[in-house]
Amino acid sequence: MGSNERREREKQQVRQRILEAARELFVKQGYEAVTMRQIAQKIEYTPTAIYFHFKDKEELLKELCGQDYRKLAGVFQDLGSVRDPLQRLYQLGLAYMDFGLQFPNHYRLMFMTPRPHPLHDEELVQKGNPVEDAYEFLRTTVSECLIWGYMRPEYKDPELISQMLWAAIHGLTSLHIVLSGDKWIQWRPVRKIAEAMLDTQIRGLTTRDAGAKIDKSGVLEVVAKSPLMMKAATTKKRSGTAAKSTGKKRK
Amino acid sequence: MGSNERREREKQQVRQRILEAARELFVKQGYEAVTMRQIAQKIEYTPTAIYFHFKDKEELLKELCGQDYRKLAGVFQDLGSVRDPLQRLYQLGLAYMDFGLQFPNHYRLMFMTPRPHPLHDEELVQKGNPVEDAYEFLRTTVSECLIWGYMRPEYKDPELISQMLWAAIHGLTSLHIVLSGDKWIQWRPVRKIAEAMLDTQIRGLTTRDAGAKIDKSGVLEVVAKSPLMMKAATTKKRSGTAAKSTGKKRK
DNA sequence: GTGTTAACTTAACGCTGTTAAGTATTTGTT
DNA sequence: AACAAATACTTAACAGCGTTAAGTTAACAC
Repeated sequence: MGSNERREREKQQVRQRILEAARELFVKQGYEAVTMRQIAQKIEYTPTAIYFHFKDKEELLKELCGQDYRKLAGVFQDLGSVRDPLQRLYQLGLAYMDFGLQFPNHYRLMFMTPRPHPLHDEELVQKGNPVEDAYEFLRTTVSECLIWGYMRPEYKDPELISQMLWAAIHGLTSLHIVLSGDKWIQWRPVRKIAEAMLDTQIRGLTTRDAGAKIDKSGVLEVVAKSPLMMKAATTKKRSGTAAKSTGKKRK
Repeated sequence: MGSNERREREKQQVRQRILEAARELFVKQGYEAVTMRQIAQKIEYTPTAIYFHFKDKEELLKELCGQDYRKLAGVFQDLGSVRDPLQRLYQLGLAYMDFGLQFPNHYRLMFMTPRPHPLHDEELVQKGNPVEDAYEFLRTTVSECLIWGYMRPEYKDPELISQMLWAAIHGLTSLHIVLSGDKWIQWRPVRKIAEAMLDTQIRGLTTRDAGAKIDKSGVLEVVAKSPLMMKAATTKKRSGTAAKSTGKKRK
């Protein structure tokens, strides 16, 4: 009776080996190109053995996606420690793109595949959907930027700003997943494009007093000049010049 | 001997019927889900008959994409009449998105379907590729913006700027094609997001002297303040102040 | 009329995801 | 210890896929 545990343990071990093999192959060749027989061969089992652990090929991908969803949520969670919302916004964009390029197949399934069956079936709906969580994290950050007074007065709707920023970085990510091999376009380093994009968007969004610039180490340095910005600027570099502000107000 | 023409004509007719059937099915079910046997059945031929007209399944997709690329290039061509490059850039973005949202399935085939093998092999290389054409139109416009002195000095690479702008508007377009029905996100009107995005990007890209703003009628109004901007501002509104330009040169 | 070519069809190959049925091995019950 | 049941697989096979080799039929050239 007692060795049920060992049986279960061994089963989970095989299950894990299947997932690892599948992940490695999916990442290398893409979901469609990978065959069940390939996966089976890699773990030295028969193809049918996989079906004892997973319903079908798609469930393999779903399980792996679930892992990555949680991973993305984790990455976002870590960015919670970045105090300054504008800096956080920037890091958020880079982290999102990194995630997409690291797991292009999972990213494809998440955001590039028109779903016949809506994005969330039933189970995932209830217990805090990760996609929604990630979006909410973005929206919260944008809202904070508004509260901190970073944004130009014509930008008021955090939802619209969030969607705009998400769309932009998603575009770069997805375009590179699909067309990065296209030799007709002399692609610039995707990281450079992302940095330019975030830089441009943030400059376009923020007031002139709160210009944002990236220094060489890749850290966003928020240059705050208006009185409202004072506490904002003192997150990382506690600069002595902060108190010197003239307190000028626009309009 | 004379009826060779008719033979050729009939062949092209069948070829066209294959393409139409393939397009309809690709659009409805997506490239991977469509089988050669389905296409054949639709035109009441044997699956093998298709292979007399096309090398393989992928060539079907390539041909259809080519058609759409040319269509997009046509839309872009019409924008050649807009003199001011900054204004043209803005209109370009909106036209691109409109095209994508009007023909979402075509757009999917063009920019959202991961290609098994790189986009263009050899034949399409020679006769001015349409994707390249559309992209080149964008790049040319960006280059003109640089020449006209619109851009901030830190932006110098038209390739990078073009890729950034393309990615951003593509992201909005593709995200809406895939997720506009998602109830988890309270989508703002996509046109509003596009306008905000272009507005933001252009403001972030340009010098303070050449701020760009959109008036209520949706027409981009270039606000030129620096001497260099004088002629730029006179595209639609022929203002009498144009001749006053001092003709100062930058750098 | 004969031979050639064009435009197909029939049949088949090797591959795919998946399943039904069989086989040991381990487990729980008597 | 004996026996049934469940577990964790394997073997064999199915239907369907993209694609090809070989055969067929009709239209053409001479």
